[in-house]
Amino acid sequence: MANFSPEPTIETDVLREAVRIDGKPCILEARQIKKTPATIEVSSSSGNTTKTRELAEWMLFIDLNLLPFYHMAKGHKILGLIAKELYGVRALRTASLFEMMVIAITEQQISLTAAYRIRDRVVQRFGEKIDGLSVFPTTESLSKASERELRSCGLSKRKAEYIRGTAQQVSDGSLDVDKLATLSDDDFRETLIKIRGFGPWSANYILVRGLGRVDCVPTDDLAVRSIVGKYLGDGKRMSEAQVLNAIEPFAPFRGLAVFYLLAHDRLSI
DNA sequence: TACCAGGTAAAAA
DNA sequence: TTTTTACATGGT
Repeated sequence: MANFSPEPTIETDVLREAVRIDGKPCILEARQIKKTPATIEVSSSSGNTTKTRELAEWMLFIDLNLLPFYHMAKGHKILGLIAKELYGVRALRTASLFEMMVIAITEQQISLTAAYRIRDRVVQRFGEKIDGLSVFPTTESLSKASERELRSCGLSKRKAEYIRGTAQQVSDGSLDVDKLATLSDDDFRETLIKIRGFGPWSANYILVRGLGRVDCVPTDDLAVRSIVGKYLGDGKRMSEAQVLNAIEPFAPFRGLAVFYLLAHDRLSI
């Protein structure tokens, strides 16, 4: 299965990424050797094999049981075929919630290709390098970044403020991301939206991509509205209400279902 | 060249 | 309260 560079969060059975374990940058390598239930082989340059495995299993979403999703998909003409074709594919998650929050901010409004370039510059500039790769920057390094430095990576003035503000809140303890990650979908949305820089789109995007909440969908997302229209509608981009209606049969796996549509679309070009 | 792209906060009405 | 606007980069 392909890994789509520079976006590492699409379906893959191999992962190689610079991560931080016990505060120390290291290279994490993982390979999936069985699809359902998922089994992986893991190694890292960190000495901590337990934490290495925990992190790899989190990022590769190993605890997700795909079988109930496939059982549901079988009853649907289009999704059933796609699920069969992409059997075993699972969405990857970022190493941390903070990382996903920063990614969400960078991806607001602009095209993904533009967002990837900007993110890459931020990671190159503020993340520690190891073996040719860069670890995602720490909250401390981004909290200390000047607005000018962040803007020089291509971020707007607003986005620079959002990222720095978020990093500062996490860094000084006023925002507890570990606690945030344990909240229910609804409580997470309610809490996150109070933080400057995060709206409804970001809340749902982070839930499904960063935390693996498989029923969450940013229904106001342009790409989601287009892909659902393409596969489940008349080919044209849907309204948010039309998307909600069209994906209703996929509950409680609506987010995973939309992920499969997006993944199928990319793979079939 | 102009416009759109996986939004959001703040200004204006 | 609701509507409109500014914003950054990259592709077409």
